[in-house]
Amino acid sequence: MTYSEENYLKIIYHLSLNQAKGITTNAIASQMESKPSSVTDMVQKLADKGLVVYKKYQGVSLTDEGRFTALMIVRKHRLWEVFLLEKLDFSWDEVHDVAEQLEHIKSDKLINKLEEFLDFPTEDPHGDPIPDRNGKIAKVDKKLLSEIAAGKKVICVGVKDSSSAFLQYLDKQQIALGSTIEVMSKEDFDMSLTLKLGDKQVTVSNKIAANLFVKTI
Amino acid sequence: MTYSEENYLKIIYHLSLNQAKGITTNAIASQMESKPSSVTDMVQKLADKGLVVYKKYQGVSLTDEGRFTALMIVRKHRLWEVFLLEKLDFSWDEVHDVAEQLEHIKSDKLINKLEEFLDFPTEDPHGDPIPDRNGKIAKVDKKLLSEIAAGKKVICVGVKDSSSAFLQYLDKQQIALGSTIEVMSKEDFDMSLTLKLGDKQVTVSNKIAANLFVKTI
DNA sequence: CAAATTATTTAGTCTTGCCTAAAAAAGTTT
DNA sequence: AAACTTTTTTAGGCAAGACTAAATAATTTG
Repeated sequence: MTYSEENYLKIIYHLSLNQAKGITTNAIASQMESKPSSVTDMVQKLADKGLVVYKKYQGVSLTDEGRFTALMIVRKHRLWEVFLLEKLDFSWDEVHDVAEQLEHIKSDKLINKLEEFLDFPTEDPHGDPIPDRNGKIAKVDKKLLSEIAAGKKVICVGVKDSSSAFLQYLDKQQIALGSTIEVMSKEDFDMSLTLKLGDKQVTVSNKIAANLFVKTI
Repeated sequence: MTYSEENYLKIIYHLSLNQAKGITTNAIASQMESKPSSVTDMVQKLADKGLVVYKKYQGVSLTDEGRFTALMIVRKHRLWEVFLLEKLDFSWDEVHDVAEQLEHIKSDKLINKLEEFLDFPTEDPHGDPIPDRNGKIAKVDKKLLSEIAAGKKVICVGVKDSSSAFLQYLDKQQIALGSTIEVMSKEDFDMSLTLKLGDKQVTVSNKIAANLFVKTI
């Protein structure tokens, strides 16, 4: 299992959480910051190895083996994040790049001992669940932003609509995965929401809110 | 700096310690478990980058920049070894393979925070000194046990061969870093040594003695 | 010192993982 | 449904890092 193959599996896993159907090569390419044609190549290799199911023009999905492999990478990533934050005093924004490297270290003993050293944490510092050594992972209850009551604080955990128009809109509003959003008020007339994003205040339509997954803090 | 380039620099550094002249492509190839022709290629690339000095048929030596880079890799390797042993309860024959991977993680902050977390250790579990963040490394005056005269008392400070076979042998004989060893007698015929270890008496072959570094008390 | 041997480099190939450009399929319009 | 647009795949190429086989330099030996 190469570094690159692991990254593909991880990205396919994450995309699968928000979109149960076949994951398109385009979606993978934009996450990988590479090109769809490169993805087609790799996805065929992963299919040959039995890690994904792939049919031309139909997108990709993980096999049980592929999902398990992906979960082990997620497990490593999140445990290292806990380590960096709790033991080495990293701040949140510094953690990701390093965990991204550490997740590829191959040693079952290492990761199991690390888990023990950290006292078997069940969530990473974002509140995302950490898979156990058998690949079991707690379900996160994510909701649509449109279902959140005024006054609540939530974290953005995904999108329902992954069109580039929508994603570009989110970029423009500086809403990203992990962003903290406070729902200031809800307009009864059109169900639009006024949000607090950092120190900015933004109003978004119900259509926007109905396509953004969040979890309560 | 790729994974592979880092490995070359590290190996050239280690070979340079025992052989001050140009390091041959052959010597590097056997350490890398690859072929001399592959080494020639890579060594030319490293020379182009100013990390080594290379003249055809004359072997290789590190530039200041190359040596510094190598020392930073050695630093990471040895700090991770300390972490694995002290915090994750690895035994000293298990640490090497994992440290071999961890030494390539790129983050100055990570390694400096790790050093602090470990309380600024000066030696790794094999008794080798840990370079500081400026590339300064302590000189150890260590001798091989095989060079010690009968009657002398010494302390174990490191190993030359760090294969797990050898390390496990040492564990079995209860020889560890810091162990006091008294050379009781030396057999002229095969140069084997009879040692006093605590209150035990053990006979070891010359091959064992020639792979154990000690310092005189 | 010349011949034989050994060490080292060069030349050409392979695999991995990526790319661009072109072709083909799918999806959308009119 | 034909024409157009978008998405996805195919084809062909490139760089890194390794390899084998052949050539060449260095070293050892008779």
